[in-house]
Amino acid sequence: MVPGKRIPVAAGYSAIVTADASSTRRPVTLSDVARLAGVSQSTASRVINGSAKRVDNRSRTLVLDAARELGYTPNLAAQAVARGASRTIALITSSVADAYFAAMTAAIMRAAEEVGLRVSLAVSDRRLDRELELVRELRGQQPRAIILAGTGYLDAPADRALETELARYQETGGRVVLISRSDMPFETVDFDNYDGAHRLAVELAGRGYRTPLVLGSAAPLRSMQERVDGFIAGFASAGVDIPAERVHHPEFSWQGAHSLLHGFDRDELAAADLVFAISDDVALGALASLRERGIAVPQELGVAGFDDITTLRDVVPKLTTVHVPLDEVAREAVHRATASPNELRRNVIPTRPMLRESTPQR
Amino acid sequence: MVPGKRIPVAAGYSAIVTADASSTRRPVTLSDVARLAGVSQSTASRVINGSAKRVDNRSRTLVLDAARELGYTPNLAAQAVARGASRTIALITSSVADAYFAAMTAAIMRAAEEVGLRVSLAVSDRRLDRELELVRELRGQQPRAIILAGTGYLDAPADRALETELARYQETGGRVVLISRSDMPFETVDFDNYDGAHRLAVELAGRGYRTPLVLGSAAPLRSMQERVDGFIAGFASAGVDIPAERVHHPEFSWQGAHSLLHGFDRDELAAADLVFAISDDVALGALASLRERGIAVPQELGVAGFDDITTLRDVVPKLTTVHVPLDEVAREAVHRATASPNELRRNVIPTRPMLRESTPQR
DNA sequence: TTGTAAGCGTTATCAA
DNA sequence: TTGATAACGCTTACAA
Repeated sequence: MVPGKRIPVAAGYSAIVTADASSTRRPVTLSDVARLAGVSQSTASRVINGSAKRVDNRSRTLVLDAARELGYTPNLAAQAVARGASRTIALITSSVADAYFAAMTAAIMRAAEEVGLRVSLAVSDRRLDRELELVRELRGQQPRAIILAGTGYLDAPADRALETELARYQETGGRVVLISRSDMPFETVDFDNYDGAHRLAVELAGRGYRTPLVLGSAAPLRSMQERVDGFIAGFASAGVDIPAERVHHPEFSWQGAHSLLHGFDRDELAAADLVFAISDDVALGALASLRERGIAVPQELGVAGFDDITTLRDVVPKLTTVHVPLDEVAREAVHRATASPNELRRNVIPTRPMLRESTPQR
Repeated sequence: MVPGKRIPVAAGYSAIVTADASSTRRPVTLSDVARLAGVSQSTASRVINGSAKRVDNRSRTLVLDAARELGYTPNLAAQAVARGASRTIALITSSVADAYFAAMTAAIMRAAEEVGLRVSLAVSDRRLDRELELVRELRGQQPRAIILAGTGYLDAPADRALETELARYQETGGRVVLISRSDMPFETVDFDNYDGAHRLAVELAGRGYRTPLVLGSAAPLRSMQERVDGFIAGFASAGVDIPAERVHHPEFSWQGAHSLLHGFDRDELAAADLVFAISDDVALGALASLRERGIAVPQELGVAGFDDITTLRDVVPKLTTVHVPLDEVAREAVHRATASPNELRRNVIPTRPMLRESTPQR
């Protein structure tokens, strides 16, 4: 006899063969509760998970007591099967170790909790194939919605497959919400990458900066390209042209910026008066490199980033950046994920430049 | 007729009344696949999710093709119900915004992915009642295991309830794994808080420090108390006594340390030559405060933390700390969560002091 | 190797 | 207000 194997038993119930008498009890089910309470399973169901309160007070107490006594927890999977829907939203994010995405994840979990939804989290590690895999997998959990908080690529071969998969999911009643990526035709919560970078650039030009070095991303991420474009346009609007050779595209990470700057010779750096990076993480990599090379920030070179991650509170000098209101973004995303289709709007959440010590008046 | 309402239809199948012809299709089910492939549902099941490969190649291709054509995804909830178990492990963590816990979460997700398990994440925000609530809720997902990576309290009233709930879960075949908290009688993955702090203290004493200020935690967290104890014992073993009045217990956070240090008068600080905090986060809060008050680190005062979070790469001066090998911890935790009960061991994962710029030779 | 049929723990319909 | 009973989508004996 295999332990754990179910064997039929007299009354239509079943029992479990345990390897060790005390070790594996069968989980308490709703019918156990009903039996103990002396009511039908339907009544028990109504009391415990039912929306309608069309149930007698006497039975209600009976059931509740029984449930408490047995330590009953509803089997969510069974509920999902029976109801044909779960109270879960699936979140696909690029990373959790990274400060920006960790904050985003936290914000979304908070927002979801507020409306009584669970979040099932999956991390794509910025790999497109993995993203597709995850959507397939998550679809199996029948979530109410799938939120993609990754970074959308400008053009990517795998995206067609991803799009089809998401479209299919949507056809069966699911909702798809994209955060900061409009590479696919779904609900999108966007914040103004372009405008934030633009305004930052205008402010910096106003502070006297004239020869910025721009650090973009080797990976063709749409939102990141917008930041680069906005920044360049901002300087242009102040009459300062940023030549293409001063725009670089290191690998999109702390490391990427760090190595890139290590490769520059002093003259190259001396010719610049500012480093603008498309994210704080990248900016910090650049800053570290400058520090290691003995280049004084902000005296010799200003540095600015984008995102306004919490980590900045521990960095000297205080980094100039563009603030992204993640809580607002998250709340909006969760709202879109749950709102009825007709009350949808397409607003862009504003960001705002935060001028700090790392870019003093020149 | 209510849209989405199921109505019985001729052949024993059912159809959906859609609000708008194209909008809501019924999700593709295994029986759809079977029908298209012209085989029975059991054969389809065997092909797609079956362990045994006792199925003809012809049927196999038929089923696979049908599945692809329809874009079938197995309904995980239904699978879980039918199998009586899911391929999920539930992780309850204190936070995700925090660098330490974000890294821990990332590590656990990675480790789980390696063994083909999904992670269902829940955040307790360090609230004990919330922890209990989450265990109840997660239990409903019938996860293979529940991992608690929070910070265990030394003595807490709610813990009895939590313990009962977890015990119940375990009785029904689940596994409970605690990380860095031995406040309850379950599998525990521990790292040597005491020893790491002890060794750090010995090293620092060797570097000439004599009058350390210790920042513990107002919340009575076991692992944190171990760090304090280890540190004090380490200094004691080097012949240096740390009087109780130099051991403080601010709120366990960056903010807590920051405010505490702001409250000290200069003499109090001048009397010390080192600040040891039980976590890097706390240490950074202290560091920020010192910086704001114009006290030079490490010239006037050394600073040391614990955890070795990634953020430290961006902090000047490089912070002395104790390295916690999270990947190892995570892998061990996931292993315990999945291993068969008899191959369990109870080892403590070593940590090691990292002496850096913030605590130079005195 | 395949299909039939009986489960899994719920919810929802319908008649009482 | 209640209880049978039929779903929900899937797995798994057991028999063919």
